[in-house]
Amino acid sequence: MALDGGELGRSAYVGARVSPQRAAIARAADAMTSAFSVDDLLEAVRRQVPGVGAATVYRAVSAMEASGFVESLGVREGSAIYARCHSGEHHHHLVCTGCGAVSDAECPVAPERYTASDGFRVTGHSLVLYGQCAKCQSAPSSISPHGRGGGI
Amino acid sequence: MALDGGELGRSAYVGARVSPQRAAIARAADAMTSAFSVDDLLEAVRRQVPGVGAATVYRAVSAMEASGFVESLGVREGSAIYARCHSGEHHHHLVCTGCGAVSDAECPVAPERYTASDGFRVTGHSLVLYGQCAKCQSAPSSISPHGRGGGI
DNA sequence: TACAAAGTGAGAGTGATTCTCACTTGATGC
DNA sequence: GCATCAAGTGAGAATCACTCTCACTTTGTA
Ligand SMILES: [Mn+2]
Ligand SMILES: [Mn+2]
Ligand SMILES: [Zn+2]
Ligand SMILES: [Zn+2]
Repeated sequence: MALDGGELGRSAYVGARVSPQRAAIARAADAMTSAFSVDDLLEAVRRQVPGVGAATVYRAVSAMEASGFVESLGVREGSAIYARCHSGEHHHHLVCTGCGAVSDAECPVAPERYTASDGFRVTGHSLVLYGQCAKCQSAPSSISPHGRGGGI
Repeated sequence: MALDGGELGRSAYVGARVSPQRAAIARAADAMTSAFSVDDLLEAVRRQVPGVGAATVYRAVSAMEASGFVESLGVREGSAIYARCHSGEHHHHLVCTGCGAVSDAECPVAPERYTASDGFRVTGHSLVLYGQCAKCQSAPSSISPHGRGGGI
């Protein structure tokens, strides 16, 4: 929320062109408060700019991922899911299994800790933390009442 | 390698029936030294028991995953990949990006470390470590010479 | 303003995974 | 051993997320 329309597009698609469609897609991704699939994003974008093609959103998501604007969180029910990533620093994500809410988390991985084991050299890793957000903990029922309700 | 044929099948399919096909599939999975796709496994199984159906292997892999006999490591080139998991304790995996070799790794995640942040309660997590195994580090070329060569 | 590279959208294509269905078979109790 | 039946099997169809192709637009730059 520190970036206006132009800046946002620029940071979402580093080194690539920013069409009106891509700008809208970046805005929609930026507005997502929880984990989303490409289809979720397509739906949100079309609410603002009808007629945007699905392929365009797939391509834009790849570009945004390459720019670090969004990050892949793996697969949920057959579809890849993503989260808008606000920090440039290396970090990970907490994902609420109730409502899909995402928040940042520090990285607990010390690569050098593993190097010893059997000569393996760790160069990267993938970590996602799952649990319940504050709201979903206080909601007693199985279906979370807040947000759009899309669990993980 | 501490289990004979029968024991192996039993531990691979806890609470489910063990057909000859499933036994062969568990043996093939047990023989995998690196990360494998369902198709890799199907190919290996058919070398021992021709005629095994693809659906059967998909079903067996799901059952083995439910029993903790194999673990999903995510997706590589559009296919889910798995590793045979020998330890019953909670742990993670080091995967060689050169040859696919997998080894066990301690868990560095302390859930309580995150609980504070914003009321989020961490109940689970998914971590995979990537890097180069000792053999692949010493191999200068881009194509690793050892193993079946299937990188990640 | 002119241009070349990059992006767009529709629709076809791909391929991993799942489903269906008629059979077969494993585990259990008698 | 034998009946029983839920569970597993295999072939093929179906699904469906994602990618590709292609004929246009457009963007960013000189
Ligand atoms: Mn983030
Ligand atoms: Mn393991
Ligand atoms: Zn929640
Ligand atoms: Zn290796």
